[in-house]
Amino acid sequence: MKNYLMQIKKSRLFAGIDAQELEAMLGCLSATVRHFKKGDYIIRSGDSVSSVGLVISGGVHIQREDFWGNRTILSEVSESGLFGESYACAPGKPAPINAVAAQNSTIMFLDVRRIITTCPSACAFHARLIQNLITVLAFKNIMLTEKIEHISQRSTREKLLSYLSEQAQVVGSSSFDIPFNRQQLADYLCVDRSAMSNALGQLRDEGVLNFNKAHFELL
Amino acid sequence: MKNYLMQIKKSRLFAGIDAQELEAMLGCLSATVRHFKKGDYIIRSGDSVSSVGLVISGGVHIQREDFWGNRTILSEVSESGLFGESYACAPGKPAPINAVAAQNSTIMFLDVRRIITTCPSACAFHARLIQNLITVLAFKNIMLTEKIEHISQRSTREKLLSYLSEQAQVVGSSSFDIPFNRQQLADYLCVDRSAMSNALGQLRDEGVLNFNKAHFELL
DNA sequence: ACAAGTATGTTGTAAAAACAACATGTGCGA
DNA sequence: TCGCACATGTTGTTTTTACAACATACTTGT
Repeated sequence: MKNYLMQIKKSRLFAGIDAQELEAMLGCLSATVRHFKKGDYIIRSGDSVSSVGLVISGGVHIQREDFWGNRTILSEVSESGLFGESYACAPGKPAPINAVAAQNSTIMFLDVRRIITTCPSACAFHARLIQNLITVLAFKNIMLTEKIEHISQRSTREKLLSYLSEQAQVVGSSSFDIPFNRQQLADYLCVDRSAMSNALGQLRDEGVLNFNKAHFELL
Repeated sequence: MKNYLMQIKKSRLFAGIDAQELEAMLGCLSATVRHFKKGDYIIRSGDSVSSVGLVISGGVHIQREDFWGNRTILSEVSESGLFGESYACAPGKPAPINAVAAQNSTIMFLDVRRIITTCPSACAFHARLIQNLITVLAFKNIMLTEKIEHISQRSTREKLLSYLSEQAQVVGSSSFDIPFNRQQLADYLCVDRSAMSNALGQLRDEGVLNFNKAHFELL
């Protein structure tokens, strides 16, 4: 376990917990580590998940298979990333997704019941751990809600305005940079890149906004 | 506070906690109750929220105001419902939304720090409370993720198939009922009702599925 | 059984998006 | 500086959607 402390420490789940404490906690949480070969299934659709996965090395693809067997990659989890936390924290809800090792990977599993149930004995940092878990879930929640707000809009134009308006509000200025290039923005908003480019040009022509590369200004 | 126990007990946050314990806990959590007139702001965009709101009576609209001042209602919270939990659990993230009393309302506020920080003294049920909070966040997370999967699809047809395929999988059968009427389904999938009706008819003609009212069968 | 209201399906039209193919621009390394 | 790779913008065509208006169930209350 010692070898993995570096990666574990970087995880948001263990934020604010110092290295010494960390090692003790991992024992207390009865963390287990397993290795997976590229292509191995870590979680199978239908599994009842009770553990959070933490990627120590390698990477994981979260994928879904629909009724007709078509697979889609929903997200990619890289080093120090978490996966399965929602299902592990939602008792009685079998995971509807597969987690597959995208490369040879080392994964640490933490039983959520161990995290939630405070050991009344030691673990000064246990409260912090619970707090971190809650924070992780809450932030994810916020991100998802925001995305839904944007892609709920009917037209590309409205999706853009929804996204850009929100970005302006978070930085508190009508002038800001976005963390996406055009293709990434189009993917995020679930629209066609060229159609989006069109909509952007149109908005500029109408004097609603200005932009240059990743820099935008609302007018 | 006693008068409100009925509504409070129904909240998912207090699931599995018996009535006697409940009253003691509310004191320990220093729950506060406030009344709002219809139209009053409960949370204002930009506020740093540290409390979860629990609707004891009345109802709350969660609304957003964009850069140009256009308001949209994002969700409605009714009796025994929670709101603000994501922002209360995400430290340092000011709420980007307004919570407005939709009617004259009575709201109980619970400081999340009090919930998260286990009182080492009493409160046998405190662990359960924390667990409930985590469960609430996790389930919401799952719901949001599922919705994003569906509305990420480019065409109405694909959105329908994504949704229906998932429903079939959760019940484990190709034959199932959905909890929406057509208009509600269209709203959920963020598409036009009549266009959706068309797509459904087309899918039936192609022999992909059958339906009758809210009953569907995938083929 | 009837009427009124609601839900669902259908059709035609105008607007918008997806798609493809290409033009221009920008940055980077040889 | 040149050329290459990649990002962005542009254009035209096809497909899809939104919208509106209407037809046909189906429900509910009287």
